[in-house]
Amino acid sequence: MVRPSKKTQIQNLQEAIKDTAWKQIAETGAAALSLRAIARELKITAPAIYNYFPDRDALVTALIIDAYTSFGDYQLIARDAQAEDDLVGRLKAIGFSYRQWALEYPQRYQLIFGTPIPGYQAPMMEVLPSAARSLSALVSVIDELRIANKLQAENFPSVQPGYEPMFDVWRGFAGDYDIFSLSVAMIIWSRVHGLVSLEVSNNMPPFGVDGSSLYRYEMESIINQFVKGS
Amino acid sequence: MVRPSKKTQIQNLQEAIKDTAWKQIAETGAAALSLRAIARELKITAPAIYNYFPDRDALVTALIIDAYTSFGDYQLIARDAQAEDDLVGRLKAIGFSYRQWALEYPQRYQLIFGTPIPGYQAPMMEVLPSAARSLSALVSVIDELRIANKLQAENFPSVQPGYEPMFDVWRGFAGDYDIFSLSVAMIIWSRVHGLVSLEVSNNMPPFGVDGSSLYRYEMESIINQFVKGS
DNA sequence: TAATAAAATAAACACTGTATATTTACAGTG
DNA sequence: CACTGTAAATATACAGTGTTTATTTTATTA
Repeated sequence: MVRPSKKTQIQNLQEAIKDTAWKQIAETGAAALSLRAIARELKITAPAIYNYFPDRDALVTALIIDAYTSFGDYQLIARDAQAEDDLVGRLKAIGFSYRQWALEYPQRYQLIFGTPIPGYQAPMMEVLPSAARSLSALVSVIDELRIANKLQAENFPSVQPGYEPMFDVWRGFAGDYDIFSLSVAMIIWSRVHGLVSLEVSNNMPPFGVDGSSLYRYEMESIINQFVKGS
Repeated sequence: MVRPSKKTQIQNLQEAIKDTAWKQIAETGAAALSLRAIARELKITAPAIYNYFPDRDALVTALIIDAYTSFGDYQLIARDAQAEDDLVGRLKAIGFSYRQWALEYPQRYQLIFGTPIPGYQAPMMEVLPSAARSLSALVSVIDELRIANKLQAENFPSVQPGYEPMFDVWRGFAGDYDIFSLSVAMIIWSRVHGLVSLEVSNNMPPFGVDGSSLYRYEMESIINQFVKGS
């Protein structure tokens, strides 16, 4: 017998906990996330949180899934703002929205791609749906380039066998794309991610070329390398 | 008045603390670093550590400097193992040693380039010498390519003005190279770093192309893009 | 209304980094 | 040698953390 409706002061405590967590992450960084601090702000006691999340890691996982969803929305909206047949335009839009999201939500970016929580390792099976979806914008465009015979990736290493079941799971969340397109998307993603992660984590020297110019240059060379006749 | 020689059981406690810290980082990860655990293992009390490091962050900074030094040694040794005039060979050697070091010391890699310590931000001025030196292997080869007129980087964005003093400081530790070479090195570094960081932090899907093949492909395309006539 | 089950709290445990006061042990000097 | 000043260790304590257990409150349902 579940107790369906409650008349407590905080209507949806599960969501309120996550909201407060995001607020504190935005203020003090993901590393300083504290259950007791969340409880204090919500004027409840810390163990009450355990009615909604079995432990701190479960809360972090829920936050990561939300972050991936927000990130995926961003990517898909950027893609769909460009004409369906303008594949290069879509590629650019996805690329710029990547950096834009990271700079707008550096803490969420760090939460997903950094390792700011002591001892936390994201459970792949739980995170996969939202993570796969967030990459699907890029993969879809690469796959359309491939279908249109505009994808330039000679000498690209071959896919290692034996992971078909796993890939099918991934496809269930991201869409029915070729695994070759996913591999090419991965290496493009690593380039974008390399630059952005250095920028977000302040590991770029504060001299030389500025971040956004460097990013534009990198986007151009990605397109030059992977899109035929550009 | 310094008390020079001691007959305590632990001769060089400062080094012993760092050694124990590395040992624990290797065992349980950088995030789980604990002064009290270090003290326990050394059979001293936790506040004793404060005689050698003003606080935990200072210890972390010392560890990061050591890690950068180890990383820089790796890079320079890899470079110097190739003939001085074989610039492409040197570039490749540096690139492969980057991934090799990261996979051999994933915890050190995370300590430097991730953000595993809650609330810790590396003090740039203290870390700069070893960090600049660790990048100098790559920058030196790029600069030699530039001097030999073999560096291919048309349309590369121009350097932003106003940071000359800062760059001079950097040069003091890394060597007398052109700032243009540094900028190109940065973007090459970001590509290598993008792939390796995804691999080390387990953020690459366990299907598709395997890490080392992908890395080889990326190295080849870096050389194709930036080295004239290759 | 009484029974039941869910959700909150209270209290405690084992940790953490760090500050303060105190003790111990050594180096230099009379 | 004894004395003294200081460096380095300890003892103790404080405020914070995640988490567990037992207890109480509260809301729903029979």
